[in-house]
Amino acid sequence: MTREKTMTKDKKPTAAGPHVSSSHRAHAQLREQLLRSKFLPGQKINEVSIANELEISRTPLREALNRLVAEGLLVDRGRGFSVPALEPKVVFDLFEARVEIECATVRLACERAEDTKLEALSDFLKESMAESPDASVDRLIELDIRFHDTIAELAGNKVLRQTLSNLNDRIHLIRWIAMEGRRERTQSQHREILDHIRGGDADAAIAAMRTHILHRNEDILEAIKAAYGHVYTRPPA
Amino acid sequence: MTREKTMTKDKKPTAAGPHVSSSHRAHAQLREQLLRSKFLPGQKINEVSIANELEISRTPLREALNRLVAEGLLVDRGRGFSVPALEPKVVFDLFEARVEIECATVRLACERAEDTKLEALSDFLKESMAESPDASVDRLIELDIRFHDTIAELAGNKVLRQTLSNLNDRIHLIRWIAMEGRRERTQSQHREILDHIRGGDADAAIAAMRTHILHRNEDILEAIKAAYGHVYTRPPA
DNA sequence: GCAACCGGTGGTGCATACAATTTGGAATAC
DNA sequence: GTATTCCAAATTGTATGCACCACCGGTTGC
Repeated sequence: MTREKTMTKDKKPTAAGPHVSSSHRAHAQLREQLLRSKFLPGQKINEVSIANELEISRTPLREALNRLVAEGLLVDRGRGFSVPALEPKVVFDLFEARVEIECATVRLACERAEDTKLEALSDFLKESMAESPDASVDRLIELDIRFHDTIAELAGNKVLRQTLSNLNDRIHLIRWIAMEGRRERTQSQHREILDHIRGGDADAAIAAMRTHILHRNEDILEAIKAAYGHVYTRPPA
Repeated sequence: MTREKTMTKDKKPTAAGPHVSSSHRAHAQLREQLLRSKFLPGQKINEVSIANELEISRTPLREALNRLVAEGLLVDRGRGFSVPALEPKVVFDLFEARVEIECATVRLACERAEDTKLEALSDFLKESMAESPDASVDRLIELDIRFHDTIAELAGNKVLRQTLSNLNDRIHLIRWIAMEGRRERTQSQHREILDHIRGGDADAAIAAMRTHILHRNEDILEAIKAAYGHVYTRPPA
C-alpha cells in the first residue's frame, strides 16, 4: 500500500462534492472500464490489484463487483469473479432480447411521444448526421445510445428504459465493433425510424427498428469474431 | 453477540454440502423474505439486526444487499438501503414491461417449442387445474410462475427468461394479491394460451397473454391498494 | 519418466474494528 | 407547551486481519 495506515479525511480527492461512496465510484469506474473492454472476455478479476488501482480497500470494491454481477457485467465463479466470456449463444440472446424490447418500446413511443420531444429528437439527429462522417467510433456509439435511449424515454416506461440500458451495456463491445462500416446506414435508419414515429405508423417503426438492430445470426457471429480480434490485439494501455 | 469471538469452522451449520458462501445464502434468504413481504414497502433496512438474524457479519450481508439493489428488490438510499415503495407509476411500468416481454416470449415459443415439451406443459396444466380449487394462494402463485417460466424456457432465450424472472420478483406481492378471485380464470387462461401455442397461432397466443396479465391501470391500482391493506395488517411473525 | 505427495504462496470470504454521520431524546430556554 | 440545543446511542461505510482454499513448483517414490 502506498497510503498511510490510518487516513483521517480523504473520501473524495477529486472534488468537494456531497461525497460519493467508494463503492459507488468503484461501480461506476469498473462499469466504464468493462464497457471499454479493459478486461478480456473470460478473464479472472483480481480484487487486490483492482483495489490498489482504484485506491480503495477490497470491501467497497467487492460491493461494486456484486452489483456488476447482478447486472450481468461480471460473472460469479463461486470463488471470485470474472468477465463474461463471449459465448455466441448468449450474445444472440442478448441481441434478440434487445430487439424485442426495443420494438415494444418504439410502439409505446408512437402512442405517447409528445410532438415537441420528437422535434427535439429530430434536431438531435440532424446534428448527428452532420457530425457523423468524421466522428470516432466512440462518438458514434455515444450518439447511437443517445438516440435509442431517447426513444425509450419517450415511451415513458422507466423499467423498459432501464432494462434496455442494461442490455446495451452487456453488448457494448459488439455494438462498438459492428458500428464500423455502418456509420451511414445507422444514421439514415435512425432518421427512418423517427419519421415513422412522427407519422404515428407503429408497424413501420417497428419494422425499421427490427432491421436496424443487428439481428442476423451471421452478422452477430461475425461481430463476435471481430471483437475477439480487436480485444486480443489491443495495446495493454 | 451471542457467538464466540473466534470461530473455527461452522460455515454451513445446516448441512454438509459443498459449501455455499454466506453472501449467497443471505441473498437467497433475503430475496425469499422480500417476496414474502417480510419487510414493509419503503421500510429502511437495518443491517445489524438482519446480520444477527442470518447469523452472519455485515460484510457478506452488504454484498447480498448490493446485489438486491441491482435487481431492483431493494433501493439504495445513499446511506443505507430500503425496500422499494409501492409507487403506482413504477408498478404500472413493471407490469407493462412484463406484458411486452412476455408477449415477445410467447411468440418465440410458438416458433421454437418442441412438441414433447408442449405436451409436458399440457400435463402440468392438467395437474394444476385438478389441484387449484383448494390450493393456497402461495401454491397458486407457484404454479403460475412455473407456467410462465416454462414458456420462457420454450422460447429458448435465457436473457428474456431471466429478465422476466426479475420483473416477476419485483411484482410478486401484487401478483399474489391479485391471484385471489382469479383462481379459475388464471387456469383457463393458461390453458387457452397453451392451446394457441400448440396451434402455432402466435397472434392469438399473444392476445391471450395480453389479456391474461394484469394490464388495466384500474386493476393494478386496486391490487396496489389491497396490497397495502394486506401488508399493514399482517401479523409481525 | 511419471505419478503422488507437499510445502508454500496468492487470493478469496468473512469477521471485526473504527471513524463519520445520523438519529433520538433529554435538558434547557422561551 | 413548544422550540432549540446538545449529548449519547445507533448506524453506516470502509479498512484491516485472518482463516481457508486452490493452485504450483518441487521433491520423493515407484
